[in-house]
Amino acid sequence: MPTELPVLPDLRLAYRAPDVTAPLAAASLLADGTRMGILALLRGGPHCVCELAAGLGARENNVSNHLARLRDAGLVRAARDGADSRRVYYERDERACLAALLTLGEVLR
Amino acid sequence: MPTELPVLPDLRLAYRAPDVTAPLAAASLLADGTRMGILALLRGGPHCVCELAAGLGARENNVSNHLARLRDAGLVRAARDGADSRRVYYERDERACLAALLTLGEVLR
DNA sequence: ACGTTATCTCACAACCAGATGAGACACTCT
DNA sequence: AGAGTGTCTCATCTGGTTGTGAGATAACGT
Repeated sequence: MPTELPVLPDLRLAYRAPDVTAPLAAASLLADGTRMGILALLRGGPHCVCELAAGLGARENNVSNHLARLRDAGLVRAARDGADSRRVYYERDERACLAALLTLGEVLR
Repeated sequence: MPTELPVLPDLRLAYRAPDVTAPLAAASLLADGTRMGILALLRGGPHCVCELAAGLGARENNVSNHLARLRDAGLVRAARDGADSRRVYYERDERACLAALLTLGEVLR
């Protein structure tokens, strides 16, 4: 009688799909020109929404939307300006940005 | 007469949208579960398409498509097997993967 | 008080990237 | 030769994401 269950006879794979949810979330957040541009601009210090929008050539509500996603992910922080309380200045959370980079390093080595 | 061109009076931004094409391409490539899973699986050594597909629970033609994108980007290399010339074994290009990580580091520091 | 500015939120439309299925090709095995 | 395997390519469909517009809120300047 033949051997039973001859499924995938000599495939050198342990069926374990690696868990990449964390680095995938980081990459998905960065995989947008506006969001990456925001992070790049914020390397030069805090900026308000209208400054970022002007620098990127995008609309303010659009930038605000992307800032919300970055804020939810913890990569940026928001703080109202003392002088003009209408403006919201955003700054990078350097520790979170480094953590995202390290997470990506888990896959890219 | 009023001052001319009072555009964006005191916005501390030099209008320069930073060039993020390289890190954006890297992030876009990684922003997919199948592609990131492939890169993660290949950390354990070379694998053929069917092994990767089995490990990820994806169809082989789908995995082949994603491998083509990773190959075009230079992150993986393909080599036919000597024993069974139908199988194509893929392996990571560690130098290119490190370069991608460094490119992302330009934005995430 | 009024008009303006800065930001946010939400609903809708448009678009892009991924999944799918069919087909083609080359190779292996019997 | 014929059946089956492994991989690739391409066209089409679909789902999710982005951009957009309108509206709301709060604060500033006059």
